[in-house]
Amino acid sequence: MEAVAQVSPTALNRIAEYFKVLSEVSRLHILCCLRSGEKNVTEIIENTGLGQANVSKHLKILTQLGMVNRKPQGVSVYYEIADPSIFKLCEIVCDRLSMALEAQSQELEVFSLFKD
Amino acid sequence: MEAVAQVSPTALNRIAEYFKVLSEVSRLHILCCLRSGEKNVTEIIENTGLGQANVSKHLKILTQLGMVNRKPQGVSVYYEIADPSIFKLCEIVCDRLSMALEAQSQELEVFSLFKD
DNA sequence: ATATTATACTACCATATGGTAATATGATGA
DNA sequence: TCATCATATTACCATATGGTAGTATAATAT
Repeated sequence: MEAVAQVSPTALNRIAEYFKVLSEVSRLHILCCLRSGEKNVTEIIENTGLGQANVSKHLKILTQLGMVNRKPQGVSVYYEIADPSIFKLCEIVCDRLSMALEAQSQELEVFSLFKD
Repeated sequence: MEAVAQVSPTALNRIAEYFKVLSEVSRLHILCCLRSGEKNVTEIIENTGLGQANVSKHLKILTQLGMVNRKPQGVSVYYEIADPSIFKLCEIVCDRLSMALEAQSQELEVFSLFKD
């Protein structure tokens, strides 16, 4: 039998690409550090503890996907969150993860009945 | 200056891990095909056109992260969506992407003023 | 018991990607 | 113009990962 083409491959690609940007700890760290307001690259480096080249690389990726805005200002360059829906996404994931953790801890509680 | 540790590294890792699972076209495809209801592996293979070993590999990843449930039933194994919030995430991303596309097409429209 | 069917697992390869050192670019001030 | 500082780019390495062929396992039917 043939594969059923019910989903647009390009749409899936776009979505996957978006999630991929959010699937790296360093990039999430940068986004988190920008949550409190725009910062220049030096500040981001200090805040995250990441290497300069590394931060620059990630900022380029984040900019290209429209998640942050790039704002040159004199000798330095400021970045700001362009897409606040990022945090809505993180919130949903966090909720889900904490629910999973809670369920897990309840299981552990059940297990603890067998102690002593 | 030292890096400011304001974000829990393990929390960021968990979130990144979650997004990483959603950042692959094949896995998104599998999840989409399960949206209409539980399916066994053979059906998933037919539906997505992916290779058997590949599907099996991805289903394991999806199961381990609690996104799908594994239900052996006789000789075959059925999988179902365990975490519907996945689609909420996709919806938000899709909204965002279509907004970006719309903005882009408006730009194009502006450009079209210069044609002829 | 054996054959058959469905699913999972194990190398293995090719590619993609994060991190970093070194260098380039670009703006500002002396 | 030249020195300095901030940011970007390039080249490179090590690792991670998707895909697949081949094999193993497990359940059912004959």
